[in-house]
Amino acid sequence: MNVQDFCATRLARAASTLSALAGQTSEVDRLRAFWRRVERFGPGAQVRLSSTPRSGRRVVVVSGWACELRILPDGRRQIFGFMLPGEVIEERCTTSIGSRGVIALSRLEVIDADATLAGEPALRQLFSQAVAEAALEREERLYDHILRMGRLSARERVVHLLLDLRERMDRVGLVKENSFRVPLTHEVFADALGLSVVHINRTMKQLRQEGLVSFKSGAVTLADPERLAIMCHYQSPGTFADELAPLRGPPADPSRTCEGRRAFA
Amino acid sequence: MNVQDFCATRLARAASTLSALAGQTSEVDRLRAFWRRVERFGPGAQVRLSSTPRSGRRVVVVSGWACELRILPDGRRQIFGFMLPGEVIEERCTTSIGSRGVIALSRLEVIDADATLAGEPALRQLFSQAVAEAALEREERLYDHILRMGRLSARERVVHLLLDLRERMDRVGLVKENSFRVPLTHEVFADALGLSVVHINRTMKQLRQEGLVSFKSGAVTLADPERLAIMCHYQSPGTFADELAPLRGPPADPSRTCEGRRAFA
DNA sequence: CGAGACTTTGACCGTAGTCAATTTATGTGG
DNA sequence: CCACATAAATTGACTACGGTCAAAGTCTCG
Repeated sequence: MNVQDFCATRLARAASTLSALAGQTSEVDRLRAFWRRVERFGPGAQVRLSSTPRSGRRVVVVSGWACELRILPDGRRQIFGFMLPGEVIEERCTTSIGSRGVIALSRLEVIDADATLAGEPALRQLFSQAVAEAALEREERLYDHILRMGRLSARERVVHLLLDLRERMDRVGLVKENSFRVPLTHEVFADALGLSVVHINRTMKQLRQEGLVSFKSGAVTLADPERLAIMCHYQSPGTFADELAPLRGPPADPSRTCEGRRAFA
Repeated sequence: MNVQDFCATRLARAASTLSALAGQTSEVDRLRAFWRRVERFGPGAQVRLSSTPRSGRRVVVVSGWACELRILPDGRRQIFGFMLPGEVIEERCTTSIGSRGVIALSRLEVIDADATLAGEPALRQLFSQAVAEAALEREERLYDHILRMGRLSARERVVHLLLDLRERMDRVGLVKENSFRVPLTHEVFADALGLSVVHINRTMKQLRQEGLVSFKSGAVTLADPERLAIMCHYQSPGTFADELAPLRGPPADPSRTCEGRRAFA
């Protein structure tokens, strides 16, 4: 597959991911004409989207991963989230309050879909709508991330994140036989999950030994996603919970760490 | 001050907080006419905004605090953020994916500003714009919260959160002589910061003994906010960082916990 | 083939969690 | 205004998850 096809395919995937375009392949096919305007970043490069501040550019990841992070003055680093192929990087993430930034984690290719679709108002509108949905998803992921760091153990955090990544890779067809590429070093995992590199290592070793997860040369295989999901309380974004059932009346088993169940009022 | 004035004042505060309405007091004064339609919730009550799903209601907190949280099936609980007087509760927060919910932490009064302003298109638009800004702020706070939980120690987390709350209370004139009411139990702090009740207690005791923070009957006093801010790397939302300076070239002292400084690419 | 980046491991430490009991508010009915 | 019931704050003793340090082993890629 040549670069052109590749990008077109990915933009198509992006589109079908972002909005519910799945059916409208005819539309999507037309994107193939617009594969130009790819921007590339090397691993570790900061992704800057605008020359002029507040231009509000947003861009679709065509290949590679990026992350959004912040670095404290003393060097501690926190990664807030990842941008995978088919997902959107908005300028807001790049330039916002509090010195956050977006950094490429691998070779990264992005397309300025707004510019690319300039002559195509219909597609462009579709895209805008897709971006809006993507923004909601991104926010949803921030909540998940808070939950991970606040209430999950190291094991659970790792598994929870891997399930999240798997799901997102799956959407764009990048999961094959339960296996997908993860261009993240242990250090990146550590900075994302609020753990130390060493402990990430130990945790993954354990998961590996238990046969729950296997890592070979940048690819991760999750043997039994369902079981893993239960084990770390992962809620697939597809799974809508039955309307807050567990909120008032304490529901279930007071087992795990950090003081099981309590009243509230 | 009677209830009517009180609500009007708060809505005014809300408005001036939410958008940059500060100057337009004439506009704001007109809100006094619309103090009705207050909804009340008792401590611990779940705040539901809609009878019909997807109605997209949003509501301004007039007095009291609420929080947004999620409860895991095993009883672990994570609080994602707080809603203070003058801030907005959107339905999205209430009803969204993944069984999140909003719960009142004290006696809570909210006003449906949309409905209240029904006959006032100008104000209503102002309000919508205010809500949009509020949403951005809320998202920004999610990032801060992730940072707290991922990279700050217990001490730092507590201080960081207190500074955040102080700032928000200050905006609506509820800070007097560095002191403000905080209707949160240690348990709530624990669930928000990903710590145990016991450790929250110990941490606060320590801060108290060091004279950094004092607690008396629900009111918190922060002796020296500036110093505290430095100590926990708190960035006031007012403080815009100079464009990501620290991102690539490692900036400063490799001191604190969790593996000081590293390269990245 | 060598340099630098990543991963892995062992030894040891410390922050934060757990359990359980006690003290101190808070609040309610009498 | 007091007694009691309940929720919240504290404290101590002990545990353990996860961090730190340092060294060795692997991988990659020029």
